[in-house]
Amino acid sequence: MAVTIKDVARAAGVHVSTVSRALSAPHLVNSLTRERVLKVATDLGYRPSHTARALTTGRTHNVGLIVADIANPFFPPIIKSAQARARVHGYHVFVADTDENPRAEEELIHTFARQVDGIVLVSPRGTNKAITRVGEELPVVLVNRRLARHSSVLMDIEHGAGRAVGHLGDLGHAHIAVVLGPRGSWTGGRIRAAAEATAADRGLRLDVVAPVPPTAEGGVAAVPGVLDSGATGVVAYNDLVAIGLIEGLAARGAAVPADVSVVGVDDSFAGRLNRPRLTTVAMPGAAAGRAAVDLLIQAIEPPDGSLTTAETMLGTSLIVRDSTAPPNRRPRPE
Amino acid sequence: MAVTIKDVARAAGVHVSTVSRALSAPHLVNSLTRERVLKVATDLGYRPSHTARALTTGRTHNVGLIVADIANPFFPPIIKSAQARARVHGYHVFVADTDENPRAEEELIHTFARQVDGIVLVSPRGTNKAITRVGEELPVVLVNRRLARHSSVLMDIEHGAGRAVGHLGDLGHAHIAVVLGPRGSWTGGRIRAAAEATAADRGLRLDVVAPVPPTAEGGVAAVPGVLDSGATGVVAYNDLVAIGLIEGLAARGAAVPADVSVVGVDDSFAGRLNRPRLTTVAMPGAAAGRAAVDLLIQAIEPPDGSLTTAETMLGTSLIVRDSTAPPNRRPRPE
DNA sequence: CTGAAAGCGCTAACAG
DNA sequence: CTGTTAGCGCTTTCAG
Repeated sequence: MAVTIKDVARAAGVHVSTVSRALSAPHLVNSLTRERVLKVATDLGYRPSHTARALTTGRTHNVGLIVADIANPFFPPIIKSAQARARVHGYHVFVADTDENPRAEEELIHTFARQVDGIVLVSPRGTNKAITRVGEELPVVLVNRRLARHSSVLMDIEHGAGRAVGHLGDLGHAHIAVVLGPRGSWTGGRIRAAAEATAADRGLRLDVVAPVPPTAEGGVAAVPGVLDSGATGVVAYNDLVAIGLIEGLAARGAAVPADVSVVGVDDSFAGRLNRPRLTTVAMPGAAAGRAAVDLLIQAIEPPDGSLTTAETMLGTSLIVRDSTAPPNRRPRPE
Repeated sequence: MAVTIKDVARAAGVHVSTVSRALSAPHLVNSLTRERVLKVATDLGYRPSHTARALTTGRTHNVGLIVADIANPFFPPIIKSAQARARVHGYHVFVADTDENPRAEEELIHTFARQVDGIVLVSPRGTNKAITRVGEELPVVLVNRRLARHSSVLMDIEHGAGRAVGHLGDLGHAHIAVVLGPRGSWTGGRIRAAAEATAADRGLRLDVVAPVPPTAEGGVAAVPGVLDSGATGVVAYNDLVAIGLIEGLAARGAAVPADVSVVGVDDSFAGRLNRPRLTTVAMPGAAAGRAAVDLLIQAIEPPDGSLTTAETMLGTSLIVRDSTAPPNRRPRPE
């Protein structure tokens, strides 16, 4: 086995508790003994057992990060920043993927529950009840979902989606469609609400095509609905859906942006690479990962015993690129 | 606190050790008592403490996964599959990102060391010595690097890179450049070796441009070197570098594939989305994640006490798309 | 087959 | 300021 606190104690000629203090409460120990202990510890290559410490203190210094799909480009920036941020707080991150499956989400939460100090749920698909239930056992921070008595990090998608519809309106589109992702997605609901509000405000016609999977395939699947609606401008659930949509539209003879304008959501690099380069609503993924971890750790280690739940709202913006243009005067193909 | 084994024991009218057995060694317990205990346990909502179990058994049932850059599209498929695979084995995965920094890698390995049963290192940048050192403390599986006394999962990049150079040669390119990523990258070395071998074999001239960061910016940075070399066909370290290269070449008036042909490596969806769509060497990321976890768990739980190190070699293939074409007869711009 | 007891490595009162 | 003494929740001998 590895070298333990006991070995250090023996080698330094002190009791284990002194070693423990020297390590985790330095001010409670004579500076000379402390230095001696510390030196012995490093000489021996002592590394504290995270596990033993967790057992006594009840703090694992681990957090769970649950996302829908690691391979969806929306998530990696969040994972990356969350993990980096956790590290500076002295925490490690378990990452798990639910494959867009609400049941997997619940199960995962439960396996995590006993071995983390808190959980970050990104774009959760689970029911409020399920989330509330874990919320009673340990701190949970939600990203892109609001729920009573829980901290959350929100991206101001309403603003972004409103801007997207406004942009389409400015271009001259009078009939707009929104393609929504999975049923029950909080973000989807926000996009829809904002789109409807802006459309009503400007006297634009708005149709909803939903639900489709939040993937490029989902975008392809939405093509008939979009074409049938007769809309000339589309706001898609995310960049992947937008990309699939553009591809599917092309296959049906409708060019983007000549015949139909498409706006994505995320500003993942997928959208930047796509041709036409995607007009999209930029979502602050990296900032969200950081903010979520900060909120979670604040909930785990309340600075002054206060158990407040906080909300961080992050801004979004519209990035206009090449997938949007004024509507075509000519009748649409087919 | 949560319900413990003690609570279950009391409620079931047996000793804690019996509960423990009923849970983790069912065959050692009378089937009637076992069922009673199990029922009480579920009724009480008992969940074993991962931490306590880890302390006694010395197994955390956690593994670490260290990658260079979570946001680099090469990694997410690996993370996703590794994490899923670990779960079916009853393990959880810590994911950490070194930001392409060898020192961060070493530090991370050390913080992980005491709280995981093993580590998967993907495309490690660290020194052999550093890796060997941890390898003495706990099982380490390497992805895309070979090191004595360690299991590893290799992608047959030699084959892929050879095919890439061969493809360029078939197209009629007589002068080829390879753009390599970070110094010390194992994969980079393999690409170079394979490219040199194939070039020699076919009597092609080969130049090396290196090192550059393994990012799109790195690709842009490689443009002068490529242009100076006079090569008409380029094999890039990865898709991101290829994409940056194409962009940078365009900015200097060299069109791809009209003036220069470019081959990427990875087959990330970045390459599929890029225009021109990237000709690339497909790297089996998902399969590698799975294989690495399998090898690691095999090392953690040797089936028969044998401490063998194994090697899994995964195939690669060349995917020809639109970024390669026969060389231009006209002199190159500038 | 089941109970008793020891102990994993560490922290946290409590004395002194 | 430092040593003693209990555990944290669980597994694992060792008896019976």
